[in-house]
Amino acid sequence: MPDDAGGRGTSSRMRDVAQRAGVSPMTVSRALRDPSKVSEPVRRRVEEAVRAVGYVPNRLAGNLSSMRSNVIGLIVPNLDNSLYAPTIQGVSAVLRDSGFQLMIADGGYSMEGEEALITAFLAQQVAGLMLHDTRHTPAAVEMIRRAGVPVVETGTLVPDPLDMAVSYSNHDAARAMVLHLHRLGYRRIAFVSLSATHNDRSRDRQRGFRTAMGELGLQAEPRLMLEMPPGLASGAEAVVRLVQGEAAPDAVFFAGDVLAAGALFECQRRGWAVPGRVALAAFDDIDMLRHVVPPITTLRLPRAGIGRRGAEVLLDRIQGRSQERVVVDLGFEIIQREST
Amino acid sequence: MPDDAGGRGTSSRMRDVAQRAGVSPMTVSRALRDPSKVSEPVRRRVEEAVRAVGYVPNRLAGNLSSMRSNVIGLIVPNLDNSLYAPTIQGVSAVLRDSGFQLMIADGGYSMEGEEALITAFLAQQVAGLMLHDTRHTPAAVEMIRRAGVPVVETGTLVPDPLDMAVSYSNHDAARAMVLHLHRLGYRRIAFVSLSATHNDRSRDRQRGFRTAMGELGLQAEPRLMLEMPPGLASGAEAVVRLVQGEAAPDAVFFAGDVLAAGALFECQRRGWAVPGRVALAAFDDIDMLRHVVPPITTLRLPRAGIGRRGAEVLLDRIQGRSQERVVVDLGFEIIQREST
DNA sequence: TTGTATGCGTTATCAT
DNA sequence: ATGATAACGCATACAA
Repeated sequence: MPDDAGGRGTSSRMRDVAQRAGVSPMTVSRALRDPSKVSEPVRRRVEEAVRAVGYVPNRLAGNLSSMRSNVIGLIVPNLDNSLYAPTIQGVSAVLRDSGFQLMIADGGYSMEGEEALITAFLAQQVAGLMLHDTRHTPAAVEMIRRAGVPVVETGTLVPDPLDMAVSYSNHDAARAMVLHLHRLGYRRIAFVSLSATHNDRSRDRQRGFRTAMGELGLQAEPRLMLEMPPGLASGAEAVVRLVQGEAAPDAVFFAGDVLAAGALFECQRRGWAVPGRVALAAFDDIDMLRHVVPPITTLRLPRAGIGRRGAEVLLDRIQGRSQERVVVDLGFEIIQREST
Repeated sequence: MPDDAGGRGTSSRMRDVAQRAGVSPMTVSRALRDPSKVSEPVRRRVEEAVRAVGYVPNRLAGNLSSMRSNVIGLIVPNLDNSLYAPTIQGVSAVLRDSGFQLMIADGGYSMEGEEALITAFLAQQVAGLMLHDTRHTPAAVEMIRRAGVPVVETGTLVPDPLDMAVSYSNHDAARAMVLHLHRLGYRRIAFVSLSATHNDRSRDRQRGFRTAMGELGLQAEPRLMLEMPPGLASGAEAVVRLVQGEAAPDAVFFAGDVLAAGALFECQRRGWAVPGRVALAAFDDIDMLRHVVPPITTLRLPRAGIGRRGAEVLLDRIQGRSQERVVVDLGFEIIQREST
C-alpha cells in the first residue's frame, strides 16, 4: 500500500539538509543541538530543510563521534512477573524528557545471565547501568570497573555497593514486620519465601526474619520456615501445610505479595477465618491486597521511587551534575490491615 | 574501592587487540564475527588477546559501519500496568539469544507521545519496531515509511496494518464472550470498559459487545454500558452502580481483568452472591482470576505469544528470512468458571 | 557566525 | 588467509 515498493527507505543525512538550506553540515549540526549558536535566518532555513526532507538525526553516529551515549541499560531478574513494572515505569518517567533511551533485559535470576547482558549493554555503549541484582560475577564487576560506567543497584541495600545504590533494606523490612506481628500478640510466626539460593532479596528477608525472632527470644523453627516456588498456588499450598501441620502457627508472614494472596484465597475456599484461624501478612503492597476480603497487612515498598530516584542519580552522574557515589535508602512502611 | 581512582575507564579498542595478537584490526574483526574465515593459530591468538585486554566490541561503531542495527524498539501504552509484562517477556525471550537488544518506552496512551518515541527510536537506528497501538499520527506513519523499518502492530487485529500485525481480534473476543453469556441464559448484560477515546482496544471491545447484542436481538442499553478509569476501585464502583441502578443487569462483562476483580471483591464485601445476584465476566486471564472465590469466567488472550511471535516475524524480516508482510491472528479462548 | 579538517571504532571492498 | 584503504554520519577543534 505504501508507495515505496517494498524497498528499504533511504533516510536523509545531515548533508542533504545542509545542501537544501545552503549551509555546511556543521552548521546544521549546531542548529539542531544548540540553536543559539546559529543566526536566526540560518536557523529557520535549517528547520525548514529538516522538515522538507524529513530528516531524523542518526544518534549512533552522533554518539560515536561525541564519545557519549544516550542509552541507559536496565537489567531485572524477570519481566514476566509484574513486580518490576512500577520500577520500570519510574525509570521510564524520569528518562522520558531527558533525551535518554531505556534498554531493558532480564537476567533470569542467574549471575551468568546478568554477566552476558552486562557485556551486551557495554558493547552497546550504555551511559549507565541499573542492576536489580546485587550479586555479580567477578568478570561482570571487572568489566564494569574497566568501562567506568556509573551503576545503580536497586534490589536491596548492601553494605558495599558496586558504585551507587537506591533501595530499601529487605532485612530491616522483614524484621520490622515480625516485630509488628509480635506487638499485635502473635507468637508462633511462620515465614514463607521464595528460594533464597538465587535471590538475594529472599535471602535478606529470611535473615531479617531470623534477626527479629532472635531479638524477641522466639524460636525460628525450621518447620515454620518454608521456601516455595512463585505463584498464587504456592501460597495456597504453604498455608495449608502450615495450618494443618503439627506446629500450627498463629500468623504466617509471606515474603511476597502473590504468595500471600494465594494463601488468602485458599483460606476463603476452606472457610478458614483470617485472622481468626490464622493471620496473614505480606511483603509488597500491590493494589490487590487492599481490596481482597479481608484486606491484607503488608509492607509498602518504594518500587516506583526506586526507579525514579535510581534514574535520577544515574543521570546526575552521567551529566556531570554530581560526582558522588550516593547510597539512598528509600525505606518502607508497614500497612496494618484486617488480616492480622 | 576500585583502583581506577574514580576516572572513566578507558576501554580497549580493536586496534589494541590487534597489536597484542600481532595481526591487523581487520583480522580481529573477522576472527570475532566469523572465526571460520581466519586461520586456527590466528584465531587462538586473537581470542587470547581479547581476554587479556578485556576487549568489549563497540557495537555503535559496528552498526554504523555496517549500516545494520541490533536493536529492536518496543513501544507500549503503559509500563506501570502489569498488562504488558507477559508480552515484553515474550519479546525478550526471543531476542535473548539472537544478538538483538530491546529498547522499551511507554507512549502514554497518546499518539503524539508515540510519535515522539518513534522519532527517538528511528534516530537510534532501530532495526525494527513493535507498536502496541494501532493508531498513529500521519507524521509517524510517514517517518516509518521513509525509514523503511519493519513494524509489527500488536494491540488488536486491524484490517490495514502499517506493515505486519500479530494479535487477536478484540472485537471478536468481546463478541464471543457476550454470545457465551447468552448461551448460559443471561439476557440483561452490562458492559464496563476503560475509556475508548484514546484506546483502540477498548473501542474494539465496545464494538464487539454491540455487534453481539445486535446479533442476539438484545438491547445494548446506554445505561448498561459504562466507561471507567482503570483500577480495582473502578470495578467496585461500577458493579455497585449497575446492580443498584434501575435496570439491574443479570451479568456484567468487564473489558479488563482488574475491573472485574475489583467488582468481585466489592461483591464479597457486600455479601452479594456471584453469580446468584449478579454474574461477572472478565477480559484477560491473569492468574488471580483463577484463584479468587468464585473463580471468574474470562477470556484468555495470547499475551506472551504476541510478544514471542511478534519478535519472530520481525527478526525473520530483519534477517532476510522472509519478505512477507504477515498478519497473524493468535486467537483467544473463553475460560468458563464459576462466576457465570 | 560559519566553515574546514580530522577522528570516533568498526566494517566493506578490494588487493595481495 | 590477511592487510590496506575508504567509508558510515556526525561532532570536536580550530580557522576564518
